[in-house]
Amino acid sequence: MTEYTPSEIEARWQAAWDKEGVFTAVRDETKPKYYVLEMFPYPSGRIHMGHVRNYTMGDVIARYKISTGHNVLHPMGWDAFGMPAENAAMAIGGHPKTWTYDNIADMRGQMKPLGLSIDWSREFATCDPEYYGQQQALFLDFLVAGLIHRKNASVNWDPEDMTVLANEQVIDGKGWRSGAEVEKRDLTQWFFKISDYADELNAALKGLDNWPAKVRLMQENWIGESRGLQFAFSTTANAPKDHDRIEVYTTRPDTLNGASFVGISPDHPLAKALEADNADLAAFCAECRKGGTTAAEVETAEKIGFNTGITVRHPFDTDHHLPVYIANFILMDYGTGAIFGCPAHDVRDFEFATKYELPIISTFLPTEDADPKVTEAYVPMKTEKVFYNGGFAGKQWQTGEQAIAAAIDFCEAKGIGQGVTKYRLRDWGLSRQRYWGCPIPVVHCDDCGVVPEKKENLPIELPFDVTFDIPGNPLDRHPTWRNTACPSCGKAALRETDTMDTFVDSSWYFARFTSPQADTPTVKEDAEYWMNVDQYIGGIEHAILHLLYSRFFARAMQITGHLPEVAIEPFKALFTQGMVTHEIYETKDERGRPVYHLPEDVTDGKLKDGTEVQITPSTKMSKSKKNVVDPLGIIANYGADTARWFVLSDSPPERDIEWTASGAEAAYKHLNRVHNISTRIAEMDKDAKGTGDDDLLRAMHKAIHDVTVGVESFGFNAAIAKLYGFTAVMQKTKAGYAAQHKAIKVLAQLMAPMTPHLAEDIWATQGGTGLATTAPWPKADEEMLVDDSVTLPIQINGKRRGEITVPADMPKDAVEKLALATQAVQKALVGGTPKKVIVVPGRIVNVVV
RNA sequence: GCCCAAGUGGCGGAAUGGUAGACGCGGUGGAUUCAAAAUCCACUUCUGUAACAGGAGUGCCGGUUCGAGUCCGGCCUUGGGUACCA
Repeated sequence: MTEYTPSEIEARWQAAWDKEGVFTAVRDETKPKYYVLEMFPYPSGRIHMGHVRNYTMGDVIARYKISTGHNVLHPMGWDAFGMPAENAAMAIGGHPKTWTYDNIADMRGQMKPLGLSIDWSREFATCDPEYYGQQQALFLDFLVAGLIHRKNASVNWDPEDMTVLANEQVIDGKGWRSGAEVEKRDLTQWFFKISDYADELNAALKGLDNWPAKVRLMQENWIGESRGLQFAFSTTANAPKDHDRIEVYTTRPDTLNGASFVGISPDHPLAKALEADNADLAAFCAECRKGGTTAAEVETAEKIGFNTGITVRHPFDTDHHLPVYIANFILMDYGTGAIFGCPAHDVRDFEFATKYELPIISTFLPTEDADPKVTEAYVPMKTEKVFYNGGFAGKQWQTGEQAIAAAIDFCEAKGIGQGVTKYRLRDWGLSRQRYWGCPIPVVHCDDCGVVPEKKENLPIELPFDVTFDIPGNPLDRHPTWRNTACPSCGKAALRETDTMDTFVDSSWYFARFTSPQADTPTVKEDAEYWMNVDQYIGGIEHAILHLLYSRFFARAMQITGHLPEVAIEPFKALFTQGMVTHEIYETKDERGRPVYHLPEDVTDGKLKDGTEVQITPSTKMSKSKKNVVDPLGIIANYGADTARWFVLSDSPPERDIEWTASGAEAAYKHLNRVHNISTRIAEMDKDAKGTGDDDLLRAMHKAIHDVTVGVESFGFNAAIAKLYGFTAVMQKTKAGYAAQHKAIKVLAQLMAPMTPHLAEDIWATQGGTGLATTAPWPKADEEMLVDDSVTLPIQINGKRRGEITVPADMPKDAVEKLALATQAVQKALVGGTPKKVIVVPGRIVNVVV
């Protein structure tokens, strides 16, 4: 009996696939194409279990599609720009470029042994000038098409290091290196006009039938379409010049009678105008600018306000004046940056009104006789009918939705305001004040202003001679790189030193894979043939930003002629896998800042030198937290097939898994078992007859059916459970050679997407034609799937009390008769008659007594 | 804070509204062996029983249904996202 030696088998078959070029994708109009893509990795340096899980899933799909006759495109690349490379340069010296390309080489070396069906000839990294140069070309085309503009936006500013910080670099409101209190600061930045497409991006979600409903819902909420009223309060005499009106937007115009104050953002033009000659007010605005820019930070900060002393007239009653407050919870970039507060029906306004002793006026009540004095904000669902006591529009009893519509109609008729649809989605700021990214291809000229670079000058390459010893963007302090000639007038000018958000890089790489070496961003024929991505697979953490940005980019690329109309929604089907999580091990350095440790350096909660680590419960594996596990050990010890089988078998793909080391051994044992069965069959007498051929073949057809369903529905763990079952049948069977030989070949094929090397080995041992990889997928015989008889449970009042075995095609009334005659039912009936009998054919019998 | 998920044996998990716990891990017992490893077989939710029988049970509280892990309402806990982590 030959032994199962994965290292030998795997190397041999990988060489065979390479030699045949089975994974090299070539356009072939005679075959249906299938584009399967896993979200490409950030080259952190080592692959981790999350990668193995992600790529193995994609590989199962890709290999299954190859065997069902598709022309498969399955590429791989590197999301190679980003902060960790700069952080590494700062922490350990070296250059981001060397660090990144070394990491890519390491990770490619770690991925190749997995035997993935990847077309490596299409590989690229986003930090290749050949890639980001094309991205700069896209930028210029988008600029011409009016898809990009410049405006102010606030960033996290570290006043000690004099640098912009990423949200991740702000810890408890302080800069991660300096420890200084972070503040918000306005910068002029480049933006993609994604908000112009809010309506369309929202509407098109409905067509994404093969996306998870939760992702569509998250995107819908993120885009945040709302219908409301926009109108202006007129200010009374004491307002500064040019501020005789304050525009507000409200989604609850039905509560206008409950307005007790007007709130404006600290960044509102009126607030800025007042700051000039009111020191207290300016101090308050400065206070509001403390802290970071994240929504979570802004929303959870204590709600504070400042009475400007200005008042406005209520639109319905101009003698009724409302105070104007500056409030820290009002965002300038949503709506108009100003609101009216209705404390009776908004939790936040209630809190604010209580704090500043403002009136709380109910406009609707749960019942007609309810006390209008409220002790907490009354916020029923908009679909709930309530009693409007101070109603000015619509019926007294109506739902919030009806009242809002009536209020808008009323205000429009009176000329007070207009009903408008607004979106929460903001424009996408793409400027980053960092080195390791795609340079924004524009030039600042004293005479011509901001001038786009000429396309023939692309790529604008990053200079290599930079240092990271001082915080901030090295491009800013580079002695020569900035100096250039104005593309318009030719005079000396300065390059833009901001680089692009790395989300830009990942917003079109899927399109680039269709013609990765082209000297234009895409090539028409290739894009038309390969787009869209038929199956996209990646982490749920990308549900909103990456996927929304990519949807926007596909539209922008279509407008600028880089993608066909059909690619407007680039991902036909999406599967979001769960994350691989792990505990975090943390110690503190001498300044009290956190230092993270790899799991391999921690034993029993201690470092090698005996220092105790603080353990934080499992979260997403991340390079910065160092809670990553190395799959290479498993591959080295048991082979790639074991690693692949194991990551697929243990958990449903969409769920997070906490990595534990046990279980890999079991996977290995199982593959050994299958190998041994194959060897045993190969050594059988070819004319051997046996018993139970039909049972074996029925089990085989069931396995074909179940595994096919499992693979097509991402039920990989369920498919593997069925394969365990079928293997157990094969282990015990006494069937003849012909049936067993047929069954083992089918087993090899069914396992091939998951354990391709072992499958090829068995296929060859059993004398299969060609490669198992390209052999046509087996088909289940429908007739072999139906059993002659079924066992039905009998319930009495919903509780299982017995069972009967009946022919599968027995009519309902006959089944009922048999069920009623059983001892269990007779005992429960005690001579009486049942109230009701439910017979679900093939399923269950329930007797109600 | 807000948006989206998840919660089932000792553990990972299975279950088109229809027998809760498939399959795997771990555990217990057995076969094989001089012995062990490996392999194979059986049992393994809790409670209860000599064995049956019976009872309880899918985070918590309530509801819909002949029937709920699954659907609805309200909570709790954990995870993801929250626009400069990728």
